[in-house]
Amino acid sequence: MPRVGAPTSWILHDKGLSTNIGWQDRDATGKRLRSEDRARLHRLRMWQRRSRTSDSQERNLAQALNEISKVSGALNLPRNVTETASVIYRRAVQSQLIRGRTIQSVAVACVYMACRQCRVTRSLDDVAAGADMVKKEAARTYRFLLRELGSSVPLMDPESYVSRMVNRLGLGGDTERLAKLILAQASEMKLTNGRGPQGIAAACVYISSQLTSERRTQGEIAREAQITEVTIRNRYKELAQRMEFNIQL
DNA sequence: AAGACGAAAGTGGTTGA
DNA sequence: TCAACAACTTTCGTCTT
Repeated sequence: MPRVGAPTSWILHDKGLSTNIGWQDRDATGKRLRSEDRARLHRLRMWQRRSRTSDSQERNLAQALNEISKVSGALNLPRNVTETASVIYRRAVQSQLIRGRTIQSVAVACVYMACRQCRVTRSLDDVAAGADMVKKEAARTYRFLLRELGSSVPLMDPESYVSRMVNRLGLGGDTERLAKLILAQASEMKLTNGRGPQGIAAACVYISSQLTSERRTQGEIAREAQITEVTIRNRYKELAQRMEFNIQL
């Protein structure tokens, strides 16, 4: 899609071209430009003309990209995620998907989708909270985008949740490895189907922490995983039933 | 006393008629 | 559009460490 070569950033709605570009092939001091620069200028003018023709769309985009970087900032997201989100939003605009949806909700959905694609672990709640909007709205828009854009978004695998939780809980490498081992077996047995990834991950971490010397309470883990103890217990019970013979290390 | 457990009722979202 | 349904939560009483 980029006909102007790789721009420095997709975040700026006009790609940093908000000043007017004169028609003369001279620089600020009146000197003639090298042909390479002239060609570049020419392409820049084309871009500017194109963006002027779709004024309302551009204003819309500017607002959305602003929203995206705001949310990204609130969540401390790395730059590439923000960039990805911006690209996704542009695609959404091109496919006329924002119609009937608020800019904000689409922006949030894009950020979330970008997180998934870049394998950055943020729950939908996290993202929605960062934009202080209700999860419900965000979820709906996200699903819609997912369907319409039909893009390949990797399923949120519990494994990344495991890593994050292990870190936040200050658990050691042994515990993490064991947790992932348990998780691997669990998903092999199809015990992860239709379950929330957080719940699965939390249960694995919990079991693992019990088996090693680094015990953590259900409450601690639940808080970290943003679920309740009850859910951990349910997952944990299911896992324990099916796996009791598999874990003896 | 804190943590783990589980029953029961409630919530919000999906699905399919 | 509505009802059934699954996953998850809330609440609360009881058992365990």
